[in-house]
Amino acid sequence: MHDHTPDTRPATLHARIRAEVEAHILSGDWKPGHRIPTETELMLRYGCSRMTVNKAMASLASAGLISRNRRAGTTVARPRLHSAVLNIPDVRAEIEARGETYGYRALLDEMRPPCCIHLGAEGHQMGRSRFIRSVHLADESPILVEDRHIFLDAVPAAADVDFGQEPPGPWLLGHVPWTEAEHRIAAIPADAMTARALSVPLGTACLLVERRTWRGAETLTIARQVFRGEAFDLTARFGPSPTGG
Amino acid sequence: MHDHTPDTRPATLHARIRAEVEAHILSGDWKPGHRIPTETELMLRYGCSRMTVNKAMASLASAGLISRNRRAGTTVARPRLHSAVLNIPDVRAEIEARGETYGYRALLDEMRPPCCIHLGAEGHQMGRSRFIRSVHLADESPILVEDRHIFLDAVPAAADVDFGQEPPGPWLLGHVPWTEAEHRIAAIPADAMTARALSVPLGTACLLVERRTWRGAETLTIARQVFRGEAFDLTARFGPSPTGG
DNA sequence: GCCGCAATAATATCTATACAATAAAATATC
DNA sequence: GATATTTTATTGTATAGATATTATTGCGGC
Repeated sequence: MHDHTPDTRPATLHARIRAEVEAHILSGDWKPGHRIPTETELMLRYGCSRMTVNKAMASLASAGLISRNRRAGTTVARPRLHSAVLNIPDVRAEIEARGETYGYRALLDEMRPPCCIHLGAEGHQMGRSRFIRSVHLADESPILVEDRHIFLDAVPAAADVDFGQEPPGPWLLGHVPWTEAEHRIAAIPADAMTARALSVPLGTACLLVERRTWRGAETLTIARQVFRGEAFDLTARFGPSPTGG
Repeated sequence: MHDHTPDTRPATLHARIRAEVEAHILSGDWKPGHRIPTETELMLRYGCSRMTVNKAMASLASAGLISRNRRAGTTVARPRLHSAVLNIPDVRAEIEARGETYGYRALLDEMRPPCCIHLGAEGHQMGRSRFIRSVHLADESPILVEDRHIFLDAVPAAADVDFGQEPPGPWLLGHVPWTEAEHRIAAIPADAMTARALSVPLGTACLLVERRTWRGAETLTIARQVFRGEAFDLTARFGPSPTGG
């Protein structure tokens, strides 16, 4: 009789070794600080070469599950820093996934001379920028108002794009390589402009996402997105090994 | 004459190969879809073995920067999914980092029979739990009110801990291994209980973080944290290769 | 006891090679 | 021309070594 149990075990040897060590750790069997068998021991146990064991362990180390030191050996890592992979999805995809029709409307689109941008409590001196204020709609009702600065010194191509039809976010993601970004997430009451743009009463709780993107030391763009509070939330789902090795 | 330029290049060969390919991608020199030299070509160019090149490329692939296919070769990956590593720091550390004194006060601590927990819009049938409502304070002023359920079937040790002094979050992180978690982040107006606990007017914009943690299929704990809107925000800072390979 | 030095145990990297898996391209067949 | 088959280019996995690096351990001398 055939064995129809779905074979969930990894197909390759190094993946299997990795999975088995990982299982010991996640089950609590091997607690933080626990000394893991040396590469030589595992090599003998699995009857494979040391390189294969090394590949498995290197992957666990890069996932932060174990900590490796020459001579001192390998131990289960101390509780890892509490971090999540936050998916900030394409607003359009998110809306369409809910079966609603996506809409986009640009409210303002202007060139701004070098000026001081306010971000949080601080002001920053920045170069010439294109400023676009837009609303994203789900079934004709506003979900999100976005203020975006694109710095033309860093992204000259953005000067010629028609952001009347296409939102700047996806265009930037698709055309401009970046090296670093920072998000700030907070809850704010709707101010007059926001309340009008989102058709909500003044003071309504809204979710603010401020995003700043760099290439090297150069700021590419700053986006300030205000979501209608009850209409949107961000979710982050994550396991102990974000990359999977 | 000695060369005192700080050698920032990676010390090992595979790290150097990785860094150089990565630089081509991040600089925009090699755009998405660009065909990257084959392992054999790189092996000749760097005068090393194919395994060394392979290690570099495998690391870039696992970071999502390139996409590899047998026979078809390696190409620069399409704009990666827009995800960030969100650090949801220790509330205590965060408060103390701002130079304020941290305080914790438990408001409620009771055993709950198996019941239906409401999370978002849905209800979930869950086992016996310990329920703790607490407030975290910065300089005596409330910052965060937390409702936490700990499911004793999954975490029996939690029955005997004194959560009157020690907040449940850090205890759980330090004692209970988990495999998966999910966050939901939203902005909500303060309801009556929250307004009282946080000493803010009814309807004040607050940041809600709902966190659910599993080990395997078993729910370990559910936390519902409401932050005083203007007092706290989450930040996420990230680059293109979260793990660094 | 304290310092320096050698021995040692562990990981880290690298090489050269072999074979497997896969998907594209080329070729043969109808 | 359409379909099946073979070839081939490319990555994926694994092996068995070699050498480098590094933190610990133990020892000798003072």
